[in-house]
Amino acid sequence: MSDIKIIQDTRERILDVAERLFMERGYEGTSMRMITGAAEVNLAAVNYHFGSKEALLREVFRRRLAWLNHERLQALDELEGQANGAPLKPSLVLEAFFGTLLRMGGNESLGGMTFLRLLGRTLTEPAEFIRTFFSGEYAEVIERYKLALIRALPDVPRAEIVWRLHFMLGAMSYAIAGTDVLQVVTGCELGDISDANVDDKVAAQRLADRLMPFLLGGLRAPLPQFLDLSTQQQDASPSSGKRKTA
Amino acid sequence: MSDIKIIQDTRERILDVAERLFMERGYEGTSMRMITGAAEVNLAAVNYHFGSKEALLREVFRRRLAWLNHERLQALDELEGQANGAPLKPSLVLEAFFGTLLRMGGNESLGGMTFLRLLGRTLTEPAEFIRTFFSGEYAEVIERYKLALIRALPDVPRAEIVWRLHFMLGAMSYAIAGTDVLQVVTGCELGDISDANVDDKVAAQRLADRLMPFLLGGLRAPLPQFLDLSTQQQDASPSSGKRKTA
DNA sequence: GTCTATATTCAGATAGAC
DNA sequence: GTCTATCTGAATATAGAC
Repeated sequence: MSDIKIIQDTRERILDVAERLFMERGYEGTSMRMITGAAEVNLAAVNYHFGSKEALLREVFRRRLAWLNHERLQALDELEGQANGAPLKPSLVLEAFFGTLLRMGGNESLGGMTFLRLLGRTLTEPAEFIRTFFSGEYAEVIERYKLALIRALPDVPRAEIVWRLHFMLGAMSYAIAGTDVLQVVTGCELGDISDANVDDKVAAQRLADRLMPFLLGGLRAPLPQFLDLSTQQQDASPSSGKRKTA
Repeated sequence: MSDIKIIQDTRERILDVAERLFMERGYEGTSMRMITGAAEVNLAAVNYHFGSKEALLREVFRRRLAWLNHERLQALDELEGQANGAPLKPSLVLEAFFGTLLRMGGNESLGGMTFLRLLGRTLTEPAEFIRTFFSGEYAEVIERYKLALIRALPDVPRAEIVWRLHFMLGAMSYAIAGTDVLQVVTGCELGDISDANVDDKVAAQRLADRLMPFLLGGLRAPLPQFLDLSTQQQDASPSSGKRKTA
């Protein structure tokens, strides 16, 4: 066993353990001692390999987001290539964006559900350096998908699409993070996804099957009638709602 | 000025400042010294008035959730009274549940947008005592609304309704908390709600106008076709989707 | 690369005077 | 009720031997 092997083992072991602990206890709630203890490495190893706890968190995400960003951009490239300049169907855009992420949840070597939960939860961490980091990591992909959605829904105002993109990100993040949070809060069992005996692949697929229709329904809902605050008309079939253009 | 007045001032000032700081920096990211410093009270005052930092957080929420829970139950009682035993329209159930919360955001004396953001953000805090606390505070209200939705959507399987309730809670929480988080992450401006010059009342109303149609669209989306994983059919009119009953 | 030992800072909490 | 002063523990980070 060469020295190189051992180095990588230590680095990887720290990243794997940190990923899990940050998911379970949050960034501030996880100490270096917990990480090095669980990873069975020396306390000083984190600072040697990563420089600081902040840098460790960034690296935990970087190794996963590199794949995710690339995959998401490639998926969109392929769709746009096939469409030959025509606007894409909203469902295909959502499938490329959210489906790609959810497939990570079914792949252990990409972090599985642990990483998905970590991602969903960390997006709400208030620490400044975390927001700055995500801002940089996400910018390009979000911009590309935002433009694709604007083209896909030409009769929906830009601002409304941006809002709904936020709503969708929220629903997804909670759906993922909430797998072991919201159940406690709401007292509602979700079955499958919370069952430790069901592997990540099945859980991720079930989540995708349930989440995608919800997101698409929300994205394509009739626009708000700002002058008529009664919401009763929205009980009519969604497809019967007229899209306002302003 | 009586002693009683001073006591209450101190207590209230601590609660107000803690509410804001927990919102801005999270529970673990806020120290007692930050709170007492900003509230201009002595460090020992928190432990004197509340007993511990954990108890302080619980009290910050209790004073707001007491009103919210009561209002939500009353709104549902009224709807069910008017309906005379008939199932409620989904839009009315959502309006009672989410509209009540969003109206808090427009009322400074109920915490305004600060409390709404705190609530949305705190639901994802991983600390055990926080989950336990919310579980107890939310149980009754969630159960009532869950049953109302199950009656309101008789052709949607129970499990699906529970999932979609989670999705809606997530979309709402992020929409609120994300007011100053997701904008940074996505780099997308949301206008109104992020403009410090727009008061809470306007921001809360605009958020409600945009969020409610999205939630209703998601709640009423066609059910997933578990045996057919192609999602393209979902571009068809939502009302044309068949509801599976199992 | 890994380890021990430690520097430094900061956290929550409390004792006891006023 | 409020204050000062302090206890106790834990946090991140690093210096320096191996």
